[in-house]
Amino acid sequence: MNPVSIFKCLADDTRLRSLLLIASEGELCVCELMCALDESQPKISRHLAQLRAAGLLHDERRGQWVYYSLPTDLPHWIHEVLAQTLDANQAFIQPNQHALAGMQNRPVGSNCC
Amino acid sequence: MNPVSIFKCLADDTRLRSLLLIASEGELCVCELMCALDESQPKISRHLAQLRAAGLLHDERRGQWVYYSLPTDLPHWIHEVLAQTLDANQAFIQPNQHALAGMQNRPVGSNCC
DNA sequence: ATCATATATGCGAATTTCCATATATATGCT
DNA sequence: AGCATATATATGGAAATTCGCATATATGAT
Repeated sequence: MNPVSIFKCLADDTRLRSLLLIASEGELCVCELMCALDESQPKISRHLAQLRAAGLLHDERRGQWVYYSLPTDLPHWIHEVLAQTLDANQAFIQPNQHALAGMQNRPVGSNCC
Repeated sequence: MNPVSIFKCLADDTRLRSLLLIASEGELCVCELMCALDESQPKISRHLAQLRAAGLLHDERRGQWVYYSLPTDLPHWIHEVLAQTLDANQAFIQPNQHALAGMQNRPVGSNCC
């Protein structure tokens, strides 16, 4: 898990937005990310698979949905990098956060009672 | 200066090692980086040019040598990312730091009186 | 002026990355 | 079993990245 491979994961628009959204929301499923990023299902899924393979995401199936979240054992420095990036780039992900907030038929479990 | 383009800069072995070494040493010239990374001159120079174009490095010619350092106006979050990465990945750049320390005919100016 | 050293850049080839489309798998419902 | 929804993967091709080599530029010394 060398730093270059980590940064390669962050060096793509779809992957960085997905990671930052997940970091900010706690966990998200594929269909929520599709809506938040307005991207195709295979595209989202493949990038998430890449992040999971690199150890940057944890996946958990709950019924029909697969939820992605940051692994609890994510190295501290990576967590810090994500937090700093999120903090300093609000304008970058705000549109995606808004699209997510306005999503219809959002599966329950994440942020519902 | 969006975060994806910043991470693209960090997502290459030569560029990341150069940046971390410069962050740790203060400033370095091209020939010092050639020695520290054991890479060709055009390769080093091209990557440094890319980092400069992205605003991640400042260059200053002093005589025959061109010294590269972090810009004083580097955004805080980027500085933090570099610091965290450097801190948590000692084993990654240690070989390069050692090669640099053992360099013969090192130009004066950086770390000499 | 000539030469040596240090650095930058032009260019084509090789490699890597990314995407769109099609298809496969898994779960839940009737 | 059959169907709908959610997710994953295979494949071929387009686009971007990287590299090696040659060459150009800049400085300093003789």
